[in-house]
Amino acid sequence: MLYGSLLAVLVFLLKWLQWKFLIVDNSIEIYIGLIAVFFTILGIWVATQLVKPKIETITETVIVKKEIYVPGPAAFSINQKELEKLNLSSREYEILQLLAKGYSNADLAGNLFLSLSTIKTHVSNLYFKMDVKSRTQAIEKAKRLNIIQ
Amino acid sequence: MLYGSLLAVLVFLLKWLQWKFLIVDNSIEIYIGLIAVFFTILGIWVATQLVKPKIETITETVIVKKEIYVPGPAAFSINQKELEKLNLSSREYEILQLLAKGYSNADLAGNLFLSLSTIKTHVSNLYFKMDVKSRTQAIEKAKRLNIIQ
DNA sequence: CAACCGCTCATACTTTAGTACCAAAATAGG
DNA sequence: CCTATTTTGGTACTAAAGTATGAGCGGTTG
Repeated sequence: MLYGSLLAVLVFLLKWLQWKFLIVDNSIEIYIGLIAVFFTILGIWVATQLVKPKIETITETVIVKKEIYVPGPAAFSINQKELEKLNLSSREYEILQLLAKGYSNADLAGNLFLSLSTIKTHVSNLYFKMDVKSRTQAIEKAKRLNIIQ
Repeated sequence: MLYGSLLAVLVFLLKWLQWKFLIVDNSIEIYIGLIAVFFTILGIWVATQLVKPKIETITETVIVKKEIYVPGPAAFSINQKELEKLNLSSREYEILQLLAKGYSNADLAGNLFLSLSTIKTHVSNLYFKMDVKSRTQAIEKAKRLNIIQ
């Protein structure tokens, strides 16, 4: 139970770190470095928690509980706000995500089982809502605002 | 000394993992997951190593100081090896970076004081070297291989 | 129910991107 | 100095992207 909830918190923390550092610099190395540091500390903490009972039985001393502050889920609501600002429809957002993967309009049409006309309409409306003039600008802005991965 | 050399090994392992997974599938989540698991285990190991002496001397001493060294977030830059593999000229690399910022060919021409023809030539050669067929693919691949920010 | 919105698709058009092939300076390296 | 590479630029073409406008369909909401 405890470890389960801990894991949930970690997932949130991971996500938060992800947003945070993508905004700043996209430097994946820093991100990975922090992950490494964090999980090392976590490992140490887990180990000490596991070892403690042993010491308890030997010395029968007092157990000290440590409180760790973890940021709540409010931390990664920033990108969501930006996303809501744009007021994209679900189809438009779906297409935006695929644009960032390098899909052409034809690719999108084939992948989503839509006509090229439909794709163009969606893409065009997407550009209007995002206030950009090309797919590369849309991708750049979307990544900068951190509304896509 | 021991921990120092261990860290060196870890750096190499990190690098190796990076190459390995970027080549295979680019799945950064798997990569991060492995990093997380590895460093958690490392942390546990470190902690157990540090705790051991405590149990030995527990009959005599009460307070034991633990010193833990954690690897700092090494801010190593872009994936130099992947970049060298592509064998891009400096102009091509320069243009690649600007492509990722959403520049059109005309923007590039104006910005670099070159003719549209020249830009097209560079861009086309860039695509050939990167084995892609469009600017969005080039951007996606460049970011995936971590050769641009 | 009527108005609205999102999704779909179409046609016609303009603009931009991308390819192919060529060639001449400029630059670096042996 | 000569050679290879890079950088620059051109023409001509095809392909793709993007714009504008209209329209039908289905669900939601006032």
